Amino acid sequence: MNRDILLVEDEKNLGITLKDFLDSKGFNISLATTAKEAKKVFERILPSIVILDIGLPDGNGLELAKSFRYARKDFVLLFLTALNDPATRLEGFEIGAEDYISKPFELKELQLRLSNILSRQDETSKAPDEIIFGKLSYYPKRYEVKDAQGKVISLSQKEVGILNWFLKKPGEVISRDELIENVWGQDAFPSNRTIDNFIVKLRKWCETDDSLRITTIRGVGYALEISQER
Amino acid sequence: MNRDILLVEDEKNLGITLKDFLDSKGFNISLATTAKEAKKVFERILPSIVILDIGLPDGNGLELAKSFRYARKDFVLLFLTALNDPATRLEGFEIGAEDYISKPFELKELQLRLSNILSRQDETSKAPDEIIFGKLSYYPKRYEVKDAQGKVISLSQKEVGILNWFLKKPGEVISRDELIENVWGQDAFPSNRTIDNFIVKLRKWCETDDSLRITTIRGVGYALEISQER
DNA sequence: TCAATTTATGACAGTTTGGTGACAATTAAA
DNA sequence: TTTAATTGTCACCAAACTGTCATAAATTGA
Repeated sequence: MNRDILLVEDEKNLGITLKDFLDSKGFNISLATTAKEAKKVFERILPSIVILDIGLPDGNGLELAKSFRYARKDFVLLFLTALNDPATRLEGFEIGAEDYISKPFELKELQLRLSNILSRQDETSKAPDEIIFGKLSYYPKRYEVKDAQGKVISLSQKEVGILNWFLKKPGEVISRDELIENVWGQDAFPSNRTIDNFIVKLRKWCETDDSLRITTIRGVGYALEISQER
Repeated sequence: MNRDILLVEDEKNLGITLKDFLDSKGFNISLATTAKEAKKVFERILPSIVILDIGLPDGNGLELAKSFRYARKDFVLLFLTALNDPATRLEGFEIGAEDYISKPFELKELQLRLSNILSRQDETSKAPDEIIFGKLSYYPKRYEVKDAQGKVISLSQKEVGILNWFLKKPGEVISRDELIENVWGQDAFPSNRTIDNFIVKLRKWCETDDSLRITTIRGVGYALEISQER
């Protein structure tokens, strides 16, 4: 995860002031003054944080936020607004706004929030490099598994998500719904067949090691069993 | 805390569709089609969740919600609405609406949200990892029992349900009807033979340990006896 | 842009659970 | 002891669930 920040602020003076200040505090800020520009920059730098002024001239800030959110989930959205209108705030939260900052605000306050967010993200990215289960090694950060024969298999996003969830609760039965909620998120509803297919894939390389097994509990879910035998 | 849900929806078709679907997913749904009816049902079943269509014909949905909330605080309110009007939503949040679902919505989405809410309220999700009775170990989250010889036996859905119920009241006599109600739910009517069969299965591995016994009380039910002898 | 990969879904076949009736065994009551 | 009711056992079945596959759609990368 990078530490780049996208600042979208149409009022040039304020924008530049903010950028200068935050630059001086060691943040990597890119400034955009229009929605159009913002989109371009967003795609280029893939920021970890987007600070967005709601009252943009060309196109509503909320719309812009939605389009960002549609494109990616893994950034923090921070609204900068003079409005204290609760309804707007509400909409913002639905898109997944982390927080609001109402103008006028202290520069110091903004600085603190930003470094807070970044440190939290660092925290979460402190996943271990290697997880060993059975004879397999799993490298979450590299999206790879080394199977019992030492063959390296690269995993897709969903595969990693599912494997993570199984390893969080080894042995426990996990329902399809639980996977849907935690791997897909709340706005995707894959069919049972979809889940099954991923289970098939997991099984394929899990079961190169016979101390590992993914059991099916009919009508309930699946469990990753790690037996202790030698 | 019970797991009953009150659904208030004036559009009969939609109401029945929803009820049927959620019934089939194992929720206990009561459907009311008018505000008046809803109030009655509310008082009778004391639901844990109320799903409320805002656009009711007789009396505003929000008013109804307020009266519910006035009567009790310990239920989750879920608004079902075509309106995307932030102001209404806001009012809803003030009354303590947990969430909104905007029509049109996915049935699956509703299902997931409900099970989420219930599991948050539910103490049983804090089930222990291991329950020891006699020489046996029971792992509820794994759907497994280790018998007196140390052999691991995996259990089916119903087997787990029944075992849970027996362990909740060790030594007490449990009637077939009690099992049916609590393991099968209110709209399943298995025959006596069905229950017998499950008792047979329980006995099969319970009685690998002779301090455990499932006694039959003719005309009444069964009891799981755990004697303290060595 | 096109190709490759990943994700999603429907059809269909294979399995299992849970359910049932027949009949034997057991218990309680008369 | 006889009888009636209840329970145990068994064989078997159907519905429900899962596995597999072919294929489509979406996303990503070149």
